[in-house]
Amino acid sequence: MRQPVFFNTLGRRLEPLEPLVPGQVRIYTCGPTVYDRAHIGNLRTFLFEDLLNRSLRFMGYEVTQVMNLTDVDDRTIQRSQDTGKSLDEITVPVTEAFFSDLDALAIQRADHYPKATEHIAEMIALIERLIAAGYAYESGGSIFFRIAEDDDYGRLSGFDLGQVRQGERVVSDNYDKEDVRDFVLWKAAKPGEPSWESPWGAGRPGWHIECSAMSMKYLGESFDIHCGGVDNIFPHHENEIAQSESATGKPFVRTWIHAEHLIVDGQKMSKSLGNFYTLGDLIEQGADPRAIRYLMLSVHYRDKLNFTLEALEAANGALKRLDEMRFRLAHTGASPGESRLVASVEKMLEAFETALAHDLNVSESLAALFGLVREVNTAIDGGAVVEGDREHVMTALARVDEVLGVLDPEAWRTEAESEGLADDNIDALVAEREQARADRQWGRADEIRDQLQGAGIVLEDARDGTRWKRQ
RNA sequence: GGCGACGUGGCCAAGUGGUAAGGCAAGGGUCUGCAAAACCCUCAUUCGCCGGUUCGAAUCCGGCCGUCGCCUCCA
Repeated sequence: MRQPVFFNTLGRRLEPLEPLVPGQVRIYTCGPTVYDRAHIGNLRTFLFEDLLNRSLRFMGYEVTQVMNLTDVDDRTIQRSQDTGKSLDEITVPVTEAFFSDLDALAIQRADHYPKATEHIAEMIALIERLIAAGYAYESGGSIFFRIAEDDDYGRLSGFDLGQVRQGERVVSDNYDKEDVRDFVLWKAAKPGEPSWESPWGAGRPGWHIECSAMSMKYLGESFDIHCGGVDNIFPHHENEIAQSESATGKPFVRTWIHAEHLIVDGQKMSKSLGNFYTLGDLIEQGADPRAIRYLMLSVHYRDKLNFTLEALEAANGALKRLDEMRFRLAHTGASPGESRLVASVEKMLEAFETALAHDLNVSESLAALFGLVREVNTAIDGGAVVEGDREHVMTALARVDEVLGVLDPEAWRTEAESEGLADDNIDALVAEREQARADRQWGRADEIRDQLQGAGIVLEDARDGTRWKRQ
């Protein structure tokens, strides 16, 4: 089993993965706040996590992934009050849309999607442990974490809170805290807000405690990897560490991996700039989700991803090249003889995995793949494809697609695209045109070609006959 | 003010000490009844700038310039 290295935010360096249980990796990934549809920036992070899971499985690890659904927070409550809808009326449809976005991008499902509102008891229990140990205190019905008690607070983000500028957001926080740096674990209910009963009266959990409680419930008090967007490093993940380790006295997470943000046309995505997109927006504008997946996968997760129309076009072009190779290989004849491709395929697989194991260097994995594409193409042109080569290459493509999830065009074909002429009819027309060409009936041949083109069928007249493809 | 990231060909993007992967675009060629599609080839003496270390640096160190992120509930 390959031992990958990842960039651990805690320590800021590459480290080999050493799962607490050999061969098994437990991962917690911060999920969406389901008050509104996910934007493509959110999806980039989820796609990175999909890549991480798939890569680990590719290398032979057993992966357990948990992703929380934050279904109560300030924004959700605000939305509820603005619209007069209940929390559920807001979060249920958004959650459905979230899963449909995951499906559209071929993101594999996590093992658990715990909802905050269904784990209030676990959160209360964790808060009680913190109070009992002196790490938390009650004030006005709310509970706060006492940062002064946590001597290694700040080691993930590198922030020394004594040096941190005390911004307006802190000052304007109206809760009565011992220390402005303290963060809230439990919020006393305000009139009209949704609330749950607790030993301290009605209230609701703070955001940070949610992730600590749910990750521990499903993955244990110590686990291997915790992911999220870079913006979560401080304060969210810093606070998770503080709460969790103060409560359990054990190391919380061994490896923290954070995904950089996506920007659009060189600028931070924001509604005021008009460059704020959901997946649905892009699909409406004609973007292919398959190309979106390819594009987001092809840029390293720790680099900012500049999402542009041009980049999406390049992704389309790259996919086309891959499709063509597969298409040509499927239609080429094989002759008996010694295969030259077997060694190339093995080399590609080896390079592909090595690159992934090095902090998910997909660019390099893809380079290995394209190296094989050229060799296969050259073999096809030279008539050097032998028996068994096709299966060998196809098997290897299926293998790397366990990670990439973009190589099989059939898997991405929508119903609309599958409609139209049936394959048999197309085959018959192509055969008729072949006959017309043999008879030098150019008029009839071109007529058929135009007819098929009108139906979205492209013909390729190659040396060993005509082949066709859709679109 | 504090902490951090990044700057490689027209665009995107690998490469963290040994002499610049890959994709898109572009140019040339091949195939073809004509086309189309496709394939093949070519395409950075150079890695923001200036110094330094080294036999050797895009890679390490120092400085400068530029872009960007976080700094209490934004993936």
